[in-house]
Amino acid sequence: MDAAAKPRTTRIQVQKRELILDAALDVFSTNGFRGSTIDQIADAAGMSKPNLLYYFKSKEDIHTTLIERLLETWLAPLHEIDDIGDPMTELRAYIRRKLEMARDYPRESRLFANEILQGAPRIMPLLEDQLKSLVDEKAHIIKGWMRDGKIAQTDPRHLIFAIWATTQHYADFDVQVRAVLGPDRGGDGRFDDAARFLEQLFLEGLRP
Amino acid sequence: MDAAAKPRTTRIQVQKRELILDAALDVFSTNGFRGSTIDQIADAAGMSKPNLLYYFKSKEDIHTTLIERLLETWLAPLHEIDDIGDPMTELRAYIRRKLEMARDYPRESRLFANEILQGAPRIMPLLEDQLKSLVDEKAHIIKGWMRDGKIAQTDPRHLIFAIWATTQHYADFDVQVRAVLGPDRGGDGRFDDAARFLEQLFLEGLRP
DNA sequence: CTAACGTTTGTCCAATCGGTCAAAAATTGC
DNA sequence: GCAATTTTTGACCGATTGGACAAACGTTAG
Repeated sequence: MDAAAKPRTTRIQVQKRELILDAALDVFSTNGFRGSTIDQIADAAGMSKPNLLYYFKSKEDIHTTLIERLLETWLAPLHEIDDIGDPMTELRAYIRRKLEMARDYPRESRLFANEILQGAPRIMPLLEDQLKSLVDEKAHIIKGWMRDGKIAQTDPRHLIFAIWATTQHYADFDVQVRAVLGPDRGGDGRFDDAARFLEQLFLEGLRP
Repeated sequence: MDAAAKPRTTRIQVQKRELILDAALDVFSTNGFRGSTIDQIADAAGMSKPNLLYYFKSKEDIHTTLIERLLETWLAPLHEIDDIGDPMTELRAYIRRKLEMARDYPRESRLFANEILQGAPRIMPLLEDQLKSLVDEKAHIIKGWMRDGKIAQTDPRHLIFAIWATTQHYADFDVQVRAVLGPDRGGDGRFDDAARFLEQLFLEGLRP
């Protein structure tokens, strides 16, 4: 009577899939897609390769799942921007949230960077639809702030790019940042220094 | 009498090596090191794989040569900063030069980004010695400007990071930038818009 | 012409890759 | 307990990879 396949989902299946995705995030974010092997991921997840392929049908399947899940949380801070609050406060909060994400989820940032760097072969449609319309919407809000004289007149889209670039830099180029700062300021304090600097740069730079 | 191997360098050797390096820059910058194959590079250079290996002894040899050569030209704009000119003019010129490099040498930028993203396994020593001391030197100059009240007081190293991040973003994340801007402003004009925005952001943001 | 040298390629190899398969082991429902 | 089902793995396969090698080709100097 039920022609459709039953949606079997054991508790153990959910756990193992989660375990694999976490291991894969480690491997993919440091080696890129083509630079990563199923064996590496299986090793990191503490299981054999055929066992891993029992939960995901291919290497690309893991990667796709990871990227799709990532995009939601990655754009959450941008979603939170709205035009009811004070513009400067909103922008400061956005910059802070983005920097916190670079600090707390560097693997996700690098996975995303790897994908974009190589021409976004697997998420190009998402960028053109989902991301573009989201940026369009928020750019419209920011443009409104500029018209009201709340912040300086500039290109809102390039402002968003600049916030992305400066915050994600601390995740994607982490080794370079630490190498340049040296052992003294390359420790845990670098994110506090970055937060202070970025707030000053953007808030002073956007003062109407 | 001459115990050392003779420094054979035919004119054709120089040409072919240059041809290979250019092809390799194409391939490496879009696929990363592990994602690129010698066959791809040989194809792009219009020769057979054994022929390519006659000029470079391994895949890593090509990559190393490319990276070392890149680092010189890549840091040239930073080298040019000195403390004899007007601080604001110097900074504006530096930002403009870096943005021009992102526009004219996106392959080099992506090659560098790929290397750093994956933990800089092949150039870590260069970052800790060459790059660090260069940044230290320029940070000292900038600090001097701040003490003289020529520009606002901030962390000079994070200022340099911000300039790197925002300018290189237009090379490394090019597909995302174009996807978000759409066909209208995603064309050739995007670098002019970026230049206008970045000048305003940094110059206003750093006004003493 | 020919010997010497630089250049090019077809062929081959061992290692690694993504993925399959059948059979063993563990778990679950009764 | 036992049978059905889910989970795990060793062994294997074809394709691709980086690289070696010797033979062929081209060029030049005498």
